[in-house]
This record gives sequence, C-alpha cells and structure tokens, in this order.
Amino acid sequence: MSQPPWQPIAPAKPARPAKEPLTRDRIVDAAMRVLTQSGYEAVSMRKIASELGTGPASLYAHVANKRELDQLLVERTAEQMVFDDPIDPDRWQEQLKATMREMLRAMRANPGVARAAIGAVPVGERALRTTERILTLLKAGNVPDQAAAWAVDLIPLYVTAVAFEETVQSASDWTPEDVERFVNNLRTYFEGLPADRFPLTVALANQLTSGADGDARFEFGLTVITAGLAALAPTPLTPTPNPNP
Amino acid sequence: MSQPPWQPIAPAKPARPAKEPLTRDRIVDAAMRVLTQSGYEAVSMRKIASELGTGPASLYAHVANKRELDQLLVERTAEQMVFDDPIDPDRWQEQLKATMREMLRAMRANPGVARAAIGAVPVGERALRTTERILTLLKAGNVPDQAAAWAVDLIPLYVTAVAFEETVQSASDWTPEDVERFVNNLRTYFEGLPADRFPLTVALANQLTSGADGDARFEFGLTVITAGLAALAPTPLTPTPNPNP
DNA sequence: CGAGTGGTTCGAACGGTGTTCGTCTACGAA
DNA sequence: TTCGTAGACGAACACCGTTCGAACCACTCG
Repeated sequence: MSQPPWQPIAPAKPARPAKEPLTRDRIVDAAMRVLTQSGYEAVSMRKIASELGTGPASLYAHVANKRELDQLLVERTAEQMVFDDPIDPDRWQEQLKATMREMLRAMRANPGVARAAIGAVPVGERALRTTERILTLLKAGNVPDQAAAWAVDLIPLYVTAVAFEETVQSASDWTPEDVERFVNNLRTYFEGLPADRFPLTVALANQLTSGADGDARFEFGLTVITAGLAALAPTPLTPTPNPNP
Repeated sequence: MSQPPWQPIAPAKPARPAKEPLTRDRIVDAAMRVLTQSGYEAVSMRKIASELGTGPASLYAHVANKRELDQLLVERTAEQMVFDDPIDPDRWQEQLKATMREMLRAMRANPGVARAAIGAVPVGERALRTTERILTLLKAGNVPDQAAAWAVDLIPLYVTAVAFEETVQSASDWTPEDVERFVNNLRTYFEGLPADRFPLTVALANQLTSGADGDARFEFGLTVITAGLAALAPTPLTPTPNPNP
C-alpha cells in the first residue's frame, strides 16, 4: 500500500483510478518495456510480473500463455508502423521498398520481437493495414492477384527474418569490434580455401563478407524482391520504354 | 573396480568394442536423433546426455555450449544436401530453384534445425559447397559479383525462414484439420472485414488464404527471388523475347 | 616401478524458465 | 448482510543451460 495513487492530473479519466488492477494492456505495456530495454531473452513471465509488482501466476488470468503474450507484442509492434505516404501508382516499387523499410524499423525498435513474429499470422487491426497497403501497391504494379496475395506472406517473412537474424547475432553479446574481427577472420578463411574446389568463394571473399554492418544487404533483398514481383506483371507499368498497345 | 572387463564375445569387431567413449560425433548423432524424433524444443543437453546414458555435464568436455551444438546440427543438415546436377549455364534459373528446393528438403528432413540455422553463418565444409554452387549458378546468369555474394546470404535466409515458419506452426501440435479450420476461419474473417477500409484484403480473401498447405508459397518465393536476381544481370541471358541493342 | 599429470566422466547444485494448484481476498449482486 | 465468484498470488513442479569438484583413467617422466 506504499504505492501512491496513480491519479493523473485530471480525475475524470475513464479508466480505474486507484490500485490499478492487472489488465492485458498493462501486462503488454510492461512486457514491451522489458523487451525494448533488455531484449527478447529477458522477457520472462517473472520479469514482467515483478515489473508490475506481483508474481508470475497473476498474469495467467489475463494471458493464456507466453505464446499469446508474444503475439500481443507483435501486434504492438505492428501498431507502431506508420504508412502515411499516399499511394502513387507510378512509384509503387519505391513505395513498396519504403513500406518494407518501415516494417524493419519498427521491428528494430523492439529488439527481439521478430522472433515472436516469424511464425505468427498477422491478424491484428494494424497488421491488416500493412497487408492492405502491400496489396494496393502490388495492384498498382499490375501484379496478378494470387502473386500479390502470396507476396503478402513473402514480404513480412523476409523483413522478419532479417530482423530476427540481427537480434540473434546481437543477442550473443558481441561488441562491434568482435563482429569486425569475426568478419575479418571469415574473409581470410574464405581467401585461404582451396581454390580448385571453391574458386568463386575464394575470388569473391571480399564481396561475401562486405555489408555485414548495416543496411546494404537488406536493401539488396528489397531490390531483388521488388524486381521479382515487378517481373510477374503481365504488362509492366514500370518506366520501361515499351509502347505496348 | 567392480566393473567387469567389458570385452564382447567377438573381439574382432571393427568399431570400439566396449563402453564407447563420448565423442563429438556421438553427441551430434544423439542430438540429431532427438531432433528428428521430437523437434528442436526437445533437444536439451539433458535429453542428449540421457540418450547416451550419462549426465549433462559430460557433454561439456566435447562441446563448448548449446550454441556450438546447434551449429553442428546445422552442418549435419548441410551435409545431407546433395547437388549432383552438373551445372548448365542455360538452365541456371531452374537449377537455382532446384538448389533451393534441395535445401528446403534437407531442412524439412531435420525438423527444427532451421531455428538453429537462421542466425548461423555457414562455414562448414559442405555448406561451402552450397555457397560455391549458388555463386556458380549466378555467375552463369551474369549476375554481378556483389549481387551474387549477397544472394548467398539472401537465399539461405529465405529457405531457412520458410522451414522455420513450418516448424513453428507444426510444433504447436495442430492436426491438419485444425489447420484447415484455422484457414477457413481466417478466410471468413478476411471476408467479413469492413470493405471500405480493407477493400483488397476482402476481395482477395481467397487468394490470401490459399496455398497454406504446402509448396505453392515456397515455389512463389523461388520464382520471385530468381526473377529478381535475373533482373540484376546487365545483359539478360534469359530466353526473353526482348530484342535489346 | 612409482609419481605425477592432464583430460574425461559425472553427481550435485545454482539460478533461471513456463506453468499449475490451491488458498485467499475483495467486490458486486441478491 | 451474506454469498458467489473472479482475480491475485505464494508455493511448488518439472524443466532448462551451465558450473563445480571429486573421482577416474591412460599416459609420460623420473
């Protein structure tokens, strides 16, 4: 009872005023706090509970299990994605890339949530806006319906996989120097391979180990996927000098 | 000293006859057994140890930690991939797809290994052959060096993500009927959305929920990635009826 | 031959995890 | 006021990865 009353300045708030009872929202809030501060590995029922000043068993009245809580975290992350750029059919490829960049940004802002997202079908309110936006952009690009629908699966899968990969390697408490040393070792390892059996791996050792630091690889994936989708359009609307009937 | 001499009946056995000592290989063998039988979640140091008739502490003389063991499982899986198709530059796109299919096949044969593979850089002997093969195929397709090098990252990432997604949803002990029911519910959910805000999601509800069963979605990803990579070639060697200068 | 020595084996334990059980409490309805 | 019930929660269960320290074993060196 040492807790002060959490009344906001205006007491006319619709929510409960004192000794705030546990709710789903408060639990997800606490989980997000732990997630952004300490990463996914640290998000345990115990830590969330202690963050709320209670025990782990209390959470189970509002959340079925940790998987469900993970799903809620994914939805929270989806809610943080903002797509305010009005759709311009002529720039659909660039806008699709920007959409994917925004998805990655939101996932990076909540390190570790990708792990929960990779197997989850997004059915939440805001995730649907992402789906609708992707479909609209692909429609603008004249991509066939079935292809567009499957792209709705492919695109989040790629973005999530990239985010997950990043969190996995950042979770192993490596310093940037460690990463650089590892990459250097990897390059010299590639260069030292028997050139008769792995000629291209040896020759491209530099390229293989470049871009490990940041976004270049992700941008490459964006380019590949966007170009691949564009190639599925029966009549390309892209600025190709192609005077089609 | 109560231990009797462990000589077997026939002393001419080629393998070690008695009380086989722990080795890395035997540990990985046991881990693979657990993995294929019970999935990744079940692969614990304790279970592996008891499979070998010992305690978990014994493993640490041969394996640094569980992450290293995971890496070894990934390498084992990579060793199971067979690429005996001689490279034919004219069919590089189809052969690239076949390579990715083989990667998925091997990962499916070891359910759960994808989870260990998704954050791991493949440096093992056999994983290098995959790398070399991908590079060779992309070279045949006239893909630029840096693009080919990054594709070596992109392609396993996609295949692994697909495999991981599959294992996640199969790990949640759903029967095929459950999956079908879930997909049906999802479709009616999409169909029932407000059509003014999610017009395309409603209209494409059927396509969005199709192909959940098997390989259609994976094949779609292959097509997109391959086409996207082909588009990066400065002078396309693909059979496109494009009389370019 | 005896003494050391360095690597394996492994029981026990530490500190963590998700989850369940059963008790208790507090509040709205009757 | 009493009752019923939903939520809170301490305690416990069955796991997990990992470490410690003692026994053990096959060697080599003196």
